[in-house]
Amino acid sequence: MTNSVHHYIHPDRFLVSVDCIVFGFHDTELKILTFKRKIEPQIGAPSLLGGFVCKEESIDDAAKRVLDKLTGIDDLYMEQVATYGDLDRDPAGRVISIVYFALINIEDYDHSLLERYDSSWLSKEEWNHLIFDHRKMVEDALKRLRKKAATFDIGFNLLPEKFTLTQLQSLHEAIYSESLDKRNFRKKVLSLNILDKLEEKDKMHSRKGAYYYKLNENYR
Amino acid sequence: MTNSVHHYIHPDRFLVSVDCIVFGFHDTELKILTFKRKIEPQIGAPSLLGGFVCKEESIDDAAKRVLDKLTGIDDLYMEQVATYGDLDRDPAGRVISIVYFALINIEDYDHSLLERYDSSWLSKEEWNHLIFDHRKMVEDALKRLRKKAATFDIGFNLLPEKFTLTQLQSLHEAIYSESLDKRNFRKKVLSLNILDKLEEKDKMHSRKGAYYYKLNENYR
DNA sequence: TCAAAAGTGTTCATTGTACACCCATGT
DNA sequence: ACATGGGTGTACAATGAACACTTTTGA
Repeated sequence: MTNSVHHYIHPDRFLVSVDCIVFGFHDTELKILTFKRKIEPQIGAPSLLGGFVCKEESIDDAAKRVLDKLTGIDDLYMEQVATYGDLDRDPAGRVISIVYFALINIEDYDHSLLERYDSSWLSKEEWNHLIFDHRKMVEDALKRLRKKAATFDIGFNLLPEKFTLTQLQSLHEAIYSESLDKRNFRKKVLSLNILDKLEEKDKMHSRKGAYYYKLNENYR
Repeated sequence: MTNSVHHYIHPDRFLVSVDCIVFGFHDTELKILTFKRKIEPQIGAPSLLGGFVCKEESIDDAAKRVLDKLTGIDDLYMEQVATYGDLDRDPAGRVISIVYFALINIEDYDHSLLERYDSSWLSKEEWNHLIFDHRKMVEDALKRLRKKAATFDIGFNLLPEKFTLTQLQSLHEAIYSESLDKRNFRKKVLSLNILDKLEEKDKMHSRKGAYYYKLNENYR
């Protein structure tokens, strides 16, 4: 901001928050981490993880701080989505909110934190219970995730380091809410040459066992 | 922001600005509207149009206000790009800036405003003279414009209502900084069935004359 | 008559899509 | 032996990319 065009000589100051959408993948379902709202209105309804931005931190750092505190994970994948600044978006007062989404491997998540913060993993059908404009935020974030996952730019952060092609396909089916053809999916993802096939097999989910893959170093 | 996680009981407040990237297309070149900075440091260097957000307006409205004032156009195409909030992004002090880009038909622009606001249309080679993080903002906005123009989702706002296919192609060449095959381009755009061919011809740019097209009502 | 821009089709390569059966193994 | 999930290939359609000549007309 440099060549100011504003109504007042002394510009207004605002509360600025970050709201974070934490995506996780478990058991063929795409989920988001939410908190139970503690105050009226809509007490008890699920809301996103949020926190106010502080003077001495960048907004990216604020998002990292909130995410670290509430997930216990400090190296997660994080991306800014958009900023929401309508006058009445929060009934408690004017707050401008910058939304981030994060992808975590749900196995890395310490589930004891669920009680500590009174949080829970919401599956898609429940997302419409989110308060205020949080539903819209999640919609927008999901659109972004879908666009990027289509080209396999991101998404691997939702899986363990070693994963089977079945898991990867199942993740994509969860992201797009539609089922995909197994042969076409495998052909496509393998043709990208971004996966390394391991010797090791996953014997947990089938008798035959499925080969583990991991993302090639160059695409980490 | 609801379940606050912050360091202080009394959260900090911030100056929040909108910075606007106004794209225009003239004479086979993609340009942006910029202002000459009036204060040190970097006095005289080009900067984006900006303004502080006020209490009684949404951030979208703030962007509209700035754009209307500085272009004289009130129904332009506008889209939020991203928010920039590093501590030292503006040497004058901490300002969180939400960036928008707008597309205007440069013919609608009142060029007397150039003097009034000491502004100018910068072509691509000059974009790297922009102050601070404004160069990065423009890069990010251009990426978005390119993605959307590829599918002809937007871009027509940069042209007059009636335009020739040559103009449209030349616009795309300017957006992507590369030349395109005439036959393939026309085949593709016409196959989308979003254009109506008019009777009228543009006789300004060739002896033979090129048919005008306009965007079909349904895709306005 | 000629210079300058408008307009037009075909071939080939690549990519996406539909579709069904055998394999390995633990119980 | 059988149930369960793992793994594989082919044919066709759609899309994208390369490529050159004729048309119109004002000067």
